Amino acid sequence: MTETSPETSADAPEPRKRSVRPKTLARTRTILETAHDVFAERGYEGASISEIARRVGIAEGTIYKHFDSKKDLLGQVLVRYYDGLIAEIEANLPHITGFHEKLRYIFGFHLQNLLTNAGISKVFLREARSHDDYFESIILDVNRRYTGITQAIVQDAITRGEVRADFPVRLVRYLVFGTLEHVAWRAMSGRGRIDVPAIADALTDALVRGMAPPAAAEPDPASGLLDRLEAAIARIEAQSTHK
Amino acid sequence: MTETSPETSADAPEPRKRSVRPKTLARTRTILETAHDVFAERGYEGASISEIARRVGIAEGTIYKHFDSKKDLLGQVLVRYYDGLIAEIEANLPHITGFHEKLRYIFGFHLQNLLTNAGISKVFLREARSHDDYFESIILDVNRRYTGITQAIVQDAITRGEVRADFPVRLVRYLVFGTLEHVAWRAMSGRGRIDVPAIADALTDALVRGMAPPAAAEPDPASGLLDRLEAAIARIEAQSTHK
Amino acid sequence: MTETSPETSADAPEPRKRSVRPKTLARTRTILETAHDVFAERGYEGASISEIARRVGIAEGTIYKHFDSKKDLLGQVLVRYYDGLIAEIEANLPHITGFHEKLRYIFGFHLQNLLTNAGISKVFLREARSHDDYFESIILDVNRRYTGITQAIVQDAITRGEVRADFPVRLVRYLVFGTLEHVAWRAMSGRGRIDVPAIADALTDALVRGMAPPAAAEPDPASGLLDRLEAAIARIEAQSTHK
Amino acid sequence: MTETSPETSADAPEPRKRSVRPKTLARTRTILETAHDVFAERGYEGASISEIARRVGIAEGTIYKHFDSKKDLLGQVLVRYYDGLIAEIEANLPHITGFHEKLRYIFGFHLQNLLTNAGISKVFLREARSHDDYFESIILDVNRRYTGITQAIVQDAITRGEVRADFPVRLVRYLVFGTLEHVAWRAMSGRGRIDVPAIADALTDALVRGMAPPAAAEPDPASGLLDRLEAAIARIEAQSTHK
DNA sequence: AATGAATGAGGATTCATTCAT
DNA sequence: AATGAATGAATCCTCATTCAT
Repeated sequence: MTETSPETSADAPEPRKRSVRPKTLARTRTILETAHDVFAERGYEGASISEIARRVGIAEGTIYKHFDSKKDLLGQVLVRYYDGLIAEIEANLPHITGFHEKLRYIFGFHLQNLLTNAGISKVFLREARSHDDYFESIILDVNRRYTGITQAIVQDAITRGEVRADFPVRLVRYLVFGTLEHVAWRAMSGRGRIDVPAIADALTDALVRGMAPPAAAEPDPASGLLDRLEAAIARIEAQSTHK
Repeated sequence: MTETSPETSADAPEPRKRSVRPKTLARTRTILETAHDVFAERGYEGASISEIARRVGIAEGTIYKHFDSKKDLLGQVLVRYYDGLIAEIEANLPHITGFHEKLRYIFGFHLQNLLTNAGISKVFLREARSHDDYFESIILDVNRRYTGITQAIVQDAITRGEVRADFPVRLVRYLVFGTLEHVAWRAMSGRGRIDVPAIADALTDALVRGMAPPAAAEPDPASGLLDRLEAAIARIEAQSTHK
Repeated sequence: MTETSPETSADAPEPRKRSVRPKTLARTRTILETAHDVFAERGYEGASISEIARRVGIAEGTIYKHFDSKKDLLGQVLVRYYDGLIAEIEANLPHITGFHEKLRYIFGFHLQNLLTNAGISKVFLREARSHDDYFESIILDVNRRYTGITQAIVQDAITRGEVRADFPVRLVRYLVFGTLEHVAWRAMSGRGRIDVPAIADALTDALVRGMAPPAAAEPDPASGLLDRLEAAIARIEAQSTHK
Repeated sequence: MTETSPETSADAPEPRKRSVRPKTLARTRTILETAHDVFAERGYEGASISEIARRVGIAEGTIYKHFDSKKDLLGQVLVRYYDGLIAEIEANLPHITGFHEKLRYIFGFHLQNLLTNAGISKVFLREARSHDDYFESIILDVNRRYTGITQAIVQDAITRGEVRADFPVRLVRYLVFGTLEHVAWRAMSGRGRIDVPAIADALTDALVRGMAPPAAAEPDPASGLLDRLEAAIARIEAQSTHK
């Protein structure tokens, strides 16, 4: 695979046909992996079943023994990809303690994936705006599960008093993922670079403080917050300069 | 037209030939309007020249007397649509007084358009990610003009001391339109409803506070969240550009 | 015109329509001249009526007031062009005395035209092999008239005893024009150069001697002929080297 | 097939895919034969894939499983046709003894093919002047192989002393095939008849004499015409190449 | 005579999908 | 389960030609 797909073997690709024999399963997975690469390289329209079949080394018709259609294939590639991401997050999150650290991990992980797996991410982002109900619903669903983790973290922080109770949890999704998508877009097309840890740090920092309950506020909220932000930026600038 | 396209008749569609005879002009406009609808219904790829011609009641070839290509046609549909939006905004804005109110109007107007004209907006959003040079440049241009109004409002507020002088005006694009896009996304596909006035209010509030000069900052630590985020992104962005 | 078309104004373009008013005639000629250029630049298929009309500065429909069709237009361009060539030859030939000199003039003139007017000549050569009866017959006719002059010169030389009586006159056409066409082809496409006077000299020399009656042969036919040929080649080489 | 295509079944049409199953092969050949006919009847531009498919009785898309494009299809038709001609020549030539007789056979064979297979020959001749890189290279290649046989015959005659050693072998192409093309031209379009044996005899005679060693030259001054022409052209050509 | 808007047939090519073997 | 040959619909664009004004 051209892109680094984290933890791709962790999840079980749902078998489409009655016979769930290991051999069939392996073939299904191979197709899925190859399709992932081709979709990432060429986009949905640009990818062709024949190329996927050729790369796997099977006949075109065989793909239709494993998947219903090209759309189904992309759908499963996407589900599988995000299942992998979610699985990795869920495997790592328990070992991370603290609200701030958890959020920091999510941001860094998401932004890094957007860049490392720019190809499939672009397909995801583009097809999300398609006029096709199937794609829209599947992507909406995947997205909900993916961003749901973040919302859960925030929700949990609220119950523990680390975030003020009236914070509109759903906004996290719009603010963070929407902004990240826009910020990352240029870099995803190979134009410009992004310092992932620096941005993740800065965003986490700002967001955590922004969500903090009033009681936890420091005496001079403006100055302290600004200090930390400045420190974060200073770090970013230092890193950027060295590259 | 299936979608409510605000103020579509106000602007003059650029004539293709030197002869700007009224009859030709009318035909050009009819094609533009019909193409708008078809693109909105089916998306760019899904729309076919033959369907547009059929709906107008002319031959396919005739369309090519008025437009250079399918891409040119969508380009002009988009330009014309956003010209209409801009014209409407510019007609109403003078009658609205106050920085807060002007911003509130923009947000409400944009979000409402995203929902009311979801079809053509999705085409716009999708093709903005198409990596076609032509679309990219035309969309960039339209986008710049459209978001320019908001930037001008902010700029004006800066000169009047209502917004702190160091606010990075260019960020308006990422913050406002990026966030609104995400907020509207689900509803644009007919899934779920959105309380436009409420969201517009909330966003305006947050942004106005975030942009307010330090002196006017409230003790609430959450208030500075947005502008700090912006500042962080602004610095990051500046670095990316220099590379 | 991009190509130098010798004596283009000498002939009368046959009027297609009833009214033969001077103004119409002038317009017809302008169209013919412009069409000549466009065909020469783009070939028959590549030329479009609209471009011709645009260059003339008239409407497309107007061309059809003067010509029946695109084929008719090319046909008349070709006829007119070769009429011009023939007229020029016939105007100059009387002033040239001697069989050898006349032939030399023809060769030089033809080869020069092939190169100077490579564009229209290529159209002529290519369309001569078309699957279209109209073009084939018109080109055949033009060709016959054009090469007929050469045959007449040879025929005349026969009656005056300068060429042996049993020389197959028709061969002149195949040998000379066929060979010239092949030799010139590469240069006509801008690949390689040709020393027109040198080739014309050599060909004339060789042909005249080859056609001479046995009685006129020199004592040692091989040596004398070879001498002259060598001399011709020497001249060619001298010229080529200097360029 | 409408035209007599000599020995068309002798060669193996290059398979497009690695699997060279007999059935596929047969289908490929059928398409090739049908395409040959259609191209011969209508020319390259005039032929349509849909007509070829219809005549074969298959879908248009199927043709693209066997050939890359229309150009590829004509290319292979041409290669296959000339492969057939070459195979037939090479099968018969060994049974013919004597330089004069071999040459006579080539001339008669080529001229006869030009007339019998006028359709495909015209396509060949026309596309050779099309300035399409693909056609130019494939035709150049086919031409080289085809004319190579004649050159080999001459070369062999040189080693046996039947042709003078300094005869520029490459000229065979211009002299023989160029002249034959012109000779056959009118008859190829169904206008006029040609006495193939007579012309073949005359040309063979002239060429054999022209190429004969000096010692064997007759006193007739006309006899040396051809080889002197050739010599002149050869020198000129050599100069052109050096530039 | 001139216009020029409109025509509409025409064609190469792609590719997801099917089905007989 | 696998094959892979065959399908055939679907589409953008060009341009010579017409005809109402």
